[in-house]
Amino acid sequence: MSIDLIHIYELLRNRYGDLNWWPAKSPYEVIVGAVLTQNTNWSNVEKALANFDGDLSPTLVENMDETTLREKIRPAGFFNQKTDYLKTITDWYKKYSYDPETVKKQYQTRLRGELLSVKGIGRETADSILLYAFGFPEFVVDAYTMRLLARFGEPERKYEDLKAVFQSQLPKDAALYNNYHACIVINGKEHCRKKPVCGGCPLHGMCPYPKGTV
DNA sequence: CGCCAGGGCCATA
DNA sequence: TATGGCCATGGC
Repeated sequence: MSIDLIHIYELLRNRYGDLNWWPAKSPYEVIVGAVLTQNTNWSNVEKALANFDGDLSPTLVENMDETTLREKIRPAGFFNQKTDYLKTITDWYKKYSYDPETVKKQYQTRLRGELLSVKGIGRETADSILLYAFGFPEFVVDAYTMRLLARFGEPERKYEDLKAVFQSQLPKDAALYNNYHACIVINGKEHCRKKPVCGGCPLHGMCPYPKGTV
């Protein structure tokens, strides 16, 4: 890895500041959002979340029949699988009495293994939950992260390898991981394929593809 | 109309 | 290990 990830973060933070992610009002809403946003535009997730009328709790989902749940999350797409996923991840959370403080007392490596064994929870979703719902220092890698490094000519890497690169260059700090990933996503939305010109992208001058071809 | 979005599962080789 | 098909809505 030839590029300086700390420098990249300084550029991003200088422009976007502290974004206070994840946009949710409880750890459980982070969990639900993390599942619903799998390969899905966040605006569609918002439509699904709005169908809960501000009352999205684990006990609600636990007791809701699958047909009702499916109709509520329909706008987020893939609603058949995601209904199943929400049921299984909620069942996982129940082992900790739906209590974030109880989860936070566990070992993060064991929690990560548990989450990855839950159907529907892959690496990115697991790390999103660990970092954004519970504050564990797990760097989240996603499609925007891959594209960002591709812009700098970095070779493609597998999820765990790329995550290890970030965590080896950065101090082990959940607040830092939190805002770094948030900045990558916001920057990616400004800079993505639909907006071929970088605009105010802070990385513009360093980008090897300034016309936004990535 | 076609492409894409803050993935993950599963079958196959 | 590593591809490829599949899942589904809504914005553009």
